[in-house]
Amino acid sequence: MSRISLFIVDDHQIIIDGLKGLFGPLEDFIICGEANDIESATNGILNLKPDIALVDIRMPNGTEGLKLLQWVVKNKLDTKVVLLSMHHDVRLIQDAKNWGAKGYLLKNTGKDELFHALRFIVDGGVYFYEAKEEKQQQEVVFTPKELEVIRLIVDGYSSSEISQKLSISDETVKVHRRNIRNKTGTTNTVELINKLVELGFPY
Amino acid sequence: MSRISLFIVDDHQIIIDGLKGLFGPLEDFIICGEANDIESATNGILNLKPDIALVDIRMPNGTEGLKLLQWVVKNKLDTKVVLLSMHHDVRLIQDAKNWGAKGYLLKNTGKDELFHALRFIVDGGVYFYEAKEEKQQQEVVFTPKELEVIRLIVDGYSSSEISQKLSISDETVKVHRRNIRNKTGTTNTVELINKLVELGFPY
DNA sequence: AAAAAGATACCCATAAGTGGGTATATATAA
DNA sequence: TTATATATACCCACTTATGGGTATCTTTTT
Repeated sequence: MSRISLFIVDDHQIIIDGLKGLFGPLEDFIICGEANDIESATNGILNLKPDIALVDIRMPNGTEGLKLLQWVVKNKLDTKVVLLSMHHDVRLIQDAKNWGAKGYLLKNTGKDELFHALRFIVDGGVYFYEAKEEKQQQEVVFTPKELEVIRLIVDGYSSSEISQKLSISDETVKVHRRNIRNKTGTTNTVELINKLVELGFPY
Repeated sequence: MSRISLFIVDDHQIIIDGLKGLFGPLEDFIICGEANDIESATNGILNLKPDIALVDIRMPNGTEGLKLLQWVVKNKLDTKVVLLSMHHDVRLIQDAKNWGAKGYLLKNTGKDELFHALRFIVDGGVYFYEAKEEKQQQEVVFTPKELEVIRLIVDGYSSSEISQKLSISDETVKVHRRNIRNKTGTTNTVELINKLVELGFPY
């Protein structure tokens, strides 16, 4: 099997150089190109057809890394996009997944984990960073009434509809919803649903 | 293996008698009890511990079948609840699933399908009626912009947040959302998300 | 060239959701 | 017995969503 070709996109040259140093000694990787901005990146990726594009998700004008990802997806290129970020941003990760990114890694990821992730992705896997603390501190416990409300929320019922089904005031339903949001650390219904899925909620 | 014990709950005695006639000739089923209302049903189920409770979902006071289901679930009984209904009601089916029902069958289901479903459920399966017409008439096609909006909706972004990300007016985002709802036949965001899942939307 | 589809952006009105507060009653746990 | 948790229901203010309309512009199709 030939070497895994990487294309690096980052507006900080220091990051690119650092990655070069990391991958240099490795036999099974080769950095085939680099770019500091979207335009250069699109050209480079079109011409070099790398196996993987390692893209900084945050560049000068907002989350341009996502735009590059979208460009790759829209043009149906074979290059797998792996995003690099400084922070663990749940929404950005979700965005990346939705757009078909193959990975999301923190810039302070250890080099061994980085190598492992990229090899895994080339083999057809996906590799998304998930904060481990969250998984542990998550022990959301709902009250029986909250569970009844949740089961109706996820079906798409409004608060007034729920209040009728449960024979309580819609104001009370709102209180339950507020408490449920607070317990789950979410701010709207869609986030709540995503959180419930994440929690493996059996609905 | 012993016979499968059934408990039938329906406010129409004619239905109960009809089911008795259906199951009478079968060797592997036995109707161990029946009830015309919730109170009798709870008593009967507690005492007889049937394998399956066949429950009419609509009884005089609204969807009492669901209440009986909830009672069974809350009391952690081993009896599997299968709901019978006259109509294909997506929301009721969803409710039933959320509450842990093992099946949802139409009253005009053929007897062979009914037997098959119950045996399947006793073996640990679930059996929910799904209108087949819908699956075929569903060929929802989204425009590229609508897809971008959808990908952000399912992450929990508001219209104004989406408008910023896409660099368009929030009024335009609202139009896209309206068109998306109309295309999918949904009336709010949660219903939309459920529909997208149903459509196997890759997000 | 004319029609259709897509994207844009505004108008209106109403419904629903969100975030905060207080308050009461009941049951359960310390 | 005194807290604590749960459920109930209201208050307020603000934001967001929903359902309908019209309109313009561009691109694609007929």
